[in-house]
Amino acid sequence: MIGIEKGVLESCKTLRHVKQVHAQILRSKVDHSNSLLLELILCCCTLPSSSSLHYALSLFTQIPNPHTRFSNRLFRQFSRGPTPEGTLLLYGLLRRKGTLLDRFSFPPLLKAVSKLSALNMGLEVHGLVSKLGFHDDPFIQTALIAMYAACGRIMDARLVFDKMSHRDVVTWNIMIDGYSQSGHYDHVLRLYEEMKISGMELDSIILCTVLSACGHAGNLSYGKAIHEFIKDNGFRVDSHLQTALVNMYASCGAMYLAREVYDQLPSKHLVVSTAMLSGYAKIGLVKDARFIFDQIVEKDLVCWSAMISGYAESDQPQEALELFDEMQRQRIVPDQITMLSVISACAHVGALVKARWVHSYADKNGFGRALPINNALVDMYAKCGNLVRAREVFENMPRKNVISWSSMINAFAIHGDADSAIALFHRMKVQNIEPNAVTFIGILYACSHAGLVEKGEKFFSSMINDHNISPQREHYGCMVDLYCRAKLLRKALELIETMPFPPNVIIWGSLMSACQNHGELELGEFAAKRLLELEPDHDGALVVLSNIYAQEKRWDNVGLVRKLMSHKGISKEKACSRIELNNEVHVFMMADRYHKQSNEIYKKLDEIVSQLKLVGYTPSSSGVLVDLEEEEKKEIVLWHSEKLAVCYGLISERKESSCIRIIKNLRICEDCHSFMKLVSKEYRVEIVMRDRTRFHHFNGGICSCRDYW
DNA sequence: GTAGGGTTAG
Repeated sequence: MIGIEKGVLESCKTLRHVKQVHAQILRSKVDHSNSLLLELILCCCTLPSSSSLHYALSLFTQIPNPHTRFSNRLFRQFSRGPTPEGTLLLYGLLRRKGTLLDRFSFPPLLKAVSKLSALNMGLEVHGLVSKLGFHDDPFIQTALIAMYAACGRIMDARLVFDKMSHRDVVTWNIMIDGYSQSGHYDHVLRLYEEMKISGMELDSIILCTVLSACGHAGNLSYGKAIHEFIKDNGFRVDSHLQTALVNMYASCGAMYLAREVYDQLPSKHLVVSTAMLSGYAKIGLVKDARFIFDQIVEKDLVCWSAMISGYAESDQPQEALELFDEMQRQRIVPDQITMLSVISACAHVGALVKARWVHSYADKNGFGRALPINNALVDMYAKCGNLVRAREVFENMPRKNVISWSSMINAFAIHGDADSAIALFHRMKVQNIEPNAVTFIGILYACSHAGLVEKGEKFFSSMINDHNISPQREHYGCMVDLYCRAKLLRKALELIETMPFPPNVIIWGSLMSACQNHGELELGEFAAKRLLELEPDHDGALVVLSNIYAQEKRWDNVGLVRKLMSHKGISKEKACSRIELNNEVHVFMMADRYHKQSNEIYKKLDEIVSQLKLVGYTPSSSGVLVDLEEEEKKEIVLWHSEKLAVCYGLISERKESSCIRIIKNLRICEDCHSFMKLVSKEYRVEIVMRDRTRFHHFNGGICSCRDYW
């Protein structure tokens, strides 16, 4: 053998190696069969780069009359390897040359199509299968089912499945898994039952598939039944099946049952621990999730991602971002799923500096063109208060879908720019993008926050009549809010009473705050009481109720509510404002003295108040509804956390022309709103403030919300 | 000469 050992080929790990061996073959000038070249090509298909792929194909074309058997081997090698597109390129090559394919060619070809979700190619191949009369071959039929399932065409998969005369347990599993992947969990169970009736023997793989579907569907009782079945029939439970059981219980939120199985495992391997971790995170027990996470010795990307999204989804975005930093330090490379969690965490935090960093990180690491990433970035910039950047990302997107348009419309909406939101909606329609239910939530929100009652009503009916979208509770919520903000409280109540959903906490809350703002005490009391029926410990409702009683001087009732609150340990959510300066986040609570520059901050506050009083500012305590003396109320209002934050912003060094960005957890009060407007004018500074529901841009004495919020 | 199926992040 010309001095080239077989082992040399197997040790070819790079294209360079392959080329060296190829040169050796050519140099040896030994009259040999193509067998060595064939081995070299096969070896080339296992390398991950596209240049190796093309090298393999170019070597292949040098073979004068390749045997179909060899092409089939190449098909298989490519379809199993890291560059399945090689299969399809080879297919094209052979078709152009008119080389015949046999029935052994199709399973690997279809596998490559599945891996690439290349539906059009799959359809073409299916056509060829029929033309060549291979449609009865069970190997090919099974591959076709897998192909259609992978391409999201579950009905077509089922058509092939139904036509089969012989199915084995693998065929059933592929079909059932296809239903599971496409979210048709009812079909999973139906087909599984059918399979049992047909007398097909079950194995542990099929049980894994069905358990996984139970987990996704949250079908605990069916999952339990399968667990019983496994025990009763003495099934051997391997590590996959253990994980599937733990995961099923964990996904259904039954952590005590998941724990039971988990605790019995002799070794807690990575995958099963990740399943436990996600289960805890999902029900909000993030600390338990973190405990498991910390015990995992060799962490992979999936478990890092699970923990990061666990934090992000449990309203602990700061922790999500910190963990992402830690992941960076450990040199774990994120994928798109991780990035989406991170971007969403950033949006929650609202930290613009971090947002910019995450964006450039995503760009640098090759996520910049992905549609879901760009959609998330639009949302992130909007929620971080930078509408300009949100728009920039949106306009530069190579492709946009309905989510992109909806995100941008919502971005304008939360920034109070209803005109732009509506204009964008029309642009979207011109481009033939059909709006969906989420799009309308953005549009209705925009109308509600801008006081556009008639327009809102028009959009609402157009949604139903022109777009055939039946309004969900959220849409009714927006409409109730629209009327509430416009002081049409009776109309709001009427809608609440006639809508086809029972009102929820959010809807009663909307009416309640509006009543408080507009001094409608009687209706406000009614709304607060309805809200408390649904959520007896709702801090906001109790506070409003006690304030309403205080305004009406019904002190006995005030006392009752207060007593109830202290008895149950309920207190009003403490107001807090964050300001981001020079890469640091500073947090202020009301009347906070913790900041190291506290003295200077309060000095600045005094200075600003005297300055603003000269231009007509009088602290207004109307928003402070506790039974204090008038003077005390005025003091309190001056110590609101956002005022402290803005003072800190003013005494700190900021880059020329950069604005002050503040994020507040509650709604901004009337007095702070006038204060911010005046500061923006007198101190020539732009202030962007995110409160509980929206943004206020203060500039030159005016707020973008036009004092309507 | 055949092959195809399983668990974890969203």
